[in-house]
Amino acid sequence: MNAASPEEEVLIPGRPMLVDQVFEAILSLLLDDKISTGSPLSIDGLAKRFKVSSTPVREALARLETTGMVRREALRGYKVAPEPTASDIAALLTSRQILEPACTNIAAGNSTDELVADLEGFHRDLEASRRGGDTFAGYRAYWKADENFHRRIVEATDNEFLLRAYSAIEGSIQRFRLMVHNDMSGDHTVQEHQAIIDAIKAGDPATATAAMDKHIEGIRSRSLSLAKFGQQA
Amino acid sequence: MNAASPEEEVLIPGRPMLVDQVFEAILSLLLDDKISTGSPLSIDGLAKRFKVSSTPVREALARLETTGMVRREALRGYKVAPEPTASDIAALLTSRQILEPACTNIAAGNSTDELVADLEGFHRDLEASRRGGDTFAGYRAYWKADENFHRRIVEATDNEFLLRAYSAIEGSIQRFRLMVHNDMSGDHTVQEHQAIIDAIKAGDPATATAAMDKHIEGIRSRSLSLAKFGQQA
DNA sequence: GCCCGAAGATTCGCATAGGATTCCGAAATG
DNA sequence: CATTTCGGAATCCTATGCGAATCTTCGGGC
Repeated sequence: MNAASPEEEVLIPGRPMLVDQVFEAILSLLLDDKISTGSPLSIDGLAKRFKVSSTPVREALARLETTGMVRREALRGYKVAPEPTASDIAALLTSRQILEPACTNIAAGNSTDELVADLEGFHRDLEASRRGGDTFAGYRAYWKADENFHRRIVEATDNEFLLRAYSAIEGSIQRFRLMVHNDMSGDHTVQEHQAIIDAIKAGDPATATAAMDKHIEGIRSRSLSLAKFGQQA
Repeated sequence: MNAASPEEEVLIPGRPMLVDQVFEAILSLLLDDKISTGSPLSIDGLAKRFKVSSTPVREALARLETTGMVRREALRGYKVAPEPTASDIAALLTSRQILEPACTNIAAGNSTDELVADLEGFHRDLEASRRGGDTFAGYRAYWKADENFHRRIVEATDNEFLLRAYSAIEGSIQRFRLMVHNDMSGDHTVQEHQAIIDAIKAGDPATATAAMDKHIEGIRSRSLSLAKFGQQA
């Protein structure tokens, strides 16, 4: 039946271990804003909610802790990270402005047809979700497209460490998307993403870098103009 | 006795939970190179070694996984991350060259007496360990001083996200220090660190940034000149 | 009326136990 | 002799149980 070489028979590289499923499940709860900021994440409560024991829940939370999305207090349990302040937003955008333009620079140098195709695909998703109306599903698709776009550029650097550094703050980026609740009506994002794609497509690192820098600067000004956050601590 | 406000009475923020101790213990094993690259990290084995059960070991390994120092394969256990290739070294230095000069720029803008004092302290540690001879303890002190120096600068940005991004690659930086095994005889590091301190002390971000950039470029050239690694995969 | 203190309930932290899966080596077959 | 198959050992993954710390509630004292 299955001929071929023996090493190709192993086709289940990572079966869905319970701990991985729990990790994804809790991640979805956080990213979809199902749990309000600061509220406690009871280990036993999550275990009962997912119909598993506490062991995989503990392990999943230990991983999530390093993403900054949950915090652990010894003997007191885990909590969802608190509401970000205005200075948190500013700090996050500063870190993005250091990382992402530099990654875009490298990615534009590594530009391939596949990269451009992927980015254009995410860009179409973004536009489509914008027209999808104001449903929650629409918002989710919008965030997901934006997240995919930015992550794909970092992946295109083909640099494990840049990806690791970006991943370390990606969860916070996503959480802040929820707060800022960028009204999708203004299509700044679409225009700015398009400029980035054009420069990458042209294999022009300098222009691509500038475009990403301008994009994040745009996010900063739009976020702070909303100023719906408590002032910095 | 202890008057003051009631909320100041909580003075034991994080007691040494077993999982934290195990985490530190495994981290020490890895950073001191007690375990060779690629070798398996048995959960039960570590549990017996530290005289604890598997539960805290699992949790500690889950945290370590996000640092890139250990890797997990479902149902097959954890392994020490494999030997880095020359291209890995290059990629790591690229990521450092993106992050650290930018952090130095911010840190120089935030320059305080305390920061300068800390950096000078670590600098003295570095010089002292250099004179300590070629013992393993001497190497360890050297690495530790170097690590403290670089981390302190990132902390001085007062930006949680930059610190998080840097922490995500810090383990790899430390592991690569072990491989490169920088002969401490050449005092390039001492000179370059001194230049960084001087610029920060003067509150001169531009010069500080350039000094850090030059430092990492120096690490790159010295590392690659050794070329004791297998060529890139 | 307000603050303090103690008993019960809740939750965390860790140890232990029992499937389930993988790995390793020996025997059997072509 | 090479390849496959099979059985035991080792390991991982998950569930459960128990002691310890924390939080909550309720009653007493100033």
